Amino acid sequence: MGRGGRGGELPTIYDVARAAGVAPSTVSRAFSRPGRVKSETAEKIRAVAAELGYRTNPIARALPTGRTGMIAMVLSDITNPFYFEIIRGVEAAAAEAGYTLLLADAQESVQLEREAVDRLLPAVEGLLLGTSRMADSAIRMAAKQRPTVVLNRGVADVPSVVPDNASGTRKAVEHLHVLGHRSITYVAGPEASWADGLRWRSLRDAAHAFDTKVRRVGPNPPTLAGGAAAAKAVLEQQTSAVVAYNDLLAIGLMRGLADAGIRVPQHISVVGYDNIFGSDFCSPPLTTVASPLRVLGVSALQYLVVQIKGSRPHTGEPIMLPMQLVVRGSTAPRRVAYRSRKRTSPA
Amino acid sequence: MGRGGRGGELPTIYDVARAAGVAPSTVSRAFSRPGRVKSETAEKIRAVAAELGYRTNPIARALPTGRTGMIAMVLSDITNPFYFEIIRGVEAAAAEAGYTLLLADAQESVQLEREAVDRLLPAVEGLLLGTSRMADSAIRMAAKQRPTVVLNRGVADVPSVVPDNASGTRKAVEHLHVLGHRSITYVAGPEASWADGLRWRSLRDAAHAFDTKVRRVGPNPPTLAGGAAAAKAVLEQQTSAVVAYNDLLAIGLMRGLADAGIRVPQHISVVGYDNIFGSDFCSPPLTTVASPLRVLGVSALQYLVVQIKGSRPHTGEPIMLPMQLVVRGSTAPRRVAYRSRKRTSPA
DNA sequence: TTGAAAGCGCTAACAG
DNA sequence: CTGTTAGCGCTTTCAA
Repeated sequence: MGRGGRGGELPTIYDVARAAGVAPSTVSRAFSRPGRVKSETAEKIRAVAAELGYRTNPIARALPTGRTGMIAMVLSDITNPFYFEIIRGVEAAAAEAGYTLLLADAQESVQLEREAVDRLLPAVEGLLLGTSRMADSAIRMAAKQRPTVVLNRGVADVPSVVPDNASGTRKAVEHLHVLGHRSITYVAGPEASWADGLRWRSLRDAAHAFDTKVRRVGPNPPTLAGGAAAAKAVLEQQTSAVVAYNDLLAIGLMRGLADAGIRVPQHISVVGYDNIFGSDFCSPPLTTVASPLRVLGVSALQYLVVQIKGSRPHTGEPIMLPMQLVVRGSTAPRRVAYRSRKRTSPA
Repeated sequence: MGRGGRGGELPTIYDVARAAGVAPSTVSRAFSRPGRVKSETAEKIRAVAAELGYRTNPIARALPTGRTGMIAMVLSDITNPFYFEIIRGVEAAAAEAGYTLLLADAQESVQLEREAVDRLLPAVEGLLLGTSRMADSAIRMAAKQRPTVVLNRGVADVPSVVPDNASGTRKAVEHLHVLGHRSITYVAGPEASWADGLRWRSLRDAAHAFDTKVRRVGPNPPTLAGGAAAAKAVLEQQTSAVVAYNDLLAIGLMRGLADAGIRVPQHISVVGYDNIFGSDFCSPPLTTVASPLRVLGVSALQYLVVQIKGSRPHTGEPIMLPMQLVVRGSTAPRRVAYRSRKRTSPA
């Protein structure tokens, strides 16, 4: 029993009470929420507590109050660099708001995701779902138990935060159009992906507006390997411009193309999505429709905290965050046709 | 009071007890630790519980037992891609062992790190410190309260897991030696870094063994920008080979060199450490002394769990994990001198 | 094996 | 503002 831990027995509220010569509840009050009482007694108690090294036990506090001070983030696949920056944002915002972040990885398994959610739910005050693979109904179920925010996916009746793919995609198409490209191949992501569907539709719409042809290659796993493997199919399309479902796929594709002797951007222009870590130092640096990754994380968490604090979730439209086109070395004006030329560095 | 959550009131042990017509303690037993009782009653209880959607409340369980099922990982800087793969390993191993991971970021601040540790300690069964910036004494303090494992740093009397920098460095020096390099410039990391000191000493030792000169440039912040900024100092050294404190620094350095018109590896060979995400697709792909990142995470966590389960920490030597030299495009045989030549792609 | 009872550390009514 | 008194949901003796 008691507070485990070899040797380091942490003092309790009772120890402090005894040392300070007051009742336990008084000690409790000296550490309680609103503005922390500031009588002399309270001051003295805090002094005594500090001396004894007392720290209020979050577990014990959580039992009567339900306030665990913890928020769970469940990710479809923690492996995806897309999350790196998002996690940072969430963590920072959580710390800022006084919450501790619980992290769980579903490894792309709906089964594991459900288990993680079920297991974590009773321990947390809020739930953040990153690119969840669960059914909408399952997500709504969870949202009924605890305040929930979904990241990067829209779910009816559940608050969500997503990048504004439609307008981002439009910027990419416009950019390619200006460079002279009149046909675009979309290298699709995973079939089940909500974002993939959205990006594809946005691309079609935007292309239509710019009088550009679109074709689609895929689905592909959204990984470097998936991109490399897609190179062959892309080449069969004889396109001059490619938009890939995400940066990982785009970077992999560029490698695949390089291996096939095709040069980016001289022969084919490539655009990715998200602006993940590394997309600026891959070769060539990738032009990409940047997701505001950090902001995405921060916003999602803040939105969640607002709900925890009691606001009824405004479950109307998802919160949309603007995407920005970051132009780098992987896009260039269209050439009439592939042709072999003396190789020069892209400079 | 009670279990917060709009609508979704979770059933308690009492609800199950009533529904099953048994005493609460009996229900508790049906869900308790060792091999989960298997009488008929227990079976029936579990059935009833399942039907009611009962889940044992980890918080409530933790209070009397101290078993929270949580492990905290505090990182000096979650921003560093060095951790990406480590976090994955830790998360996976934690899930495997039935623990939930708590993540906190210290943002390189000793102050924040202490606070995070203090705050998390009472809520977790074990503590994982990633490249801690705290004083040894503070770490030992924490280790006295809860089982603790330190990652990537050695601390007397506290179990730790580190990559075997000495032998890894030797491999790098040997590689450069074989390529004809007889002098190496070390681009140092942050001054306070334990790993930096170790790598520098290892490099000196290895260089001595291979009859190679070493010089040192720095300290530098271990970032892309830091690397780019170090390019100038490196060029003043007129070296043919550089070993950088880590990959981030190395990649940044390569960009800085490229901007100065120096080509890697034709003019200067560059070696990094760690093999982080991106070091294979930067340009040129980086030769690096690879840390077994994932394994590092997995090992650290397993080691921690072993301690939690009761083994006395064998605080002798740190657990050393082998590093491997990954040879890629950033190292090449030494040329006699820089010279301007027709530019060709590295192939 | 089961039921009864006490208690983990803290909070939240109540009175005083 | 302070002390008193019940619990939060679960585990764990102790008898039966």
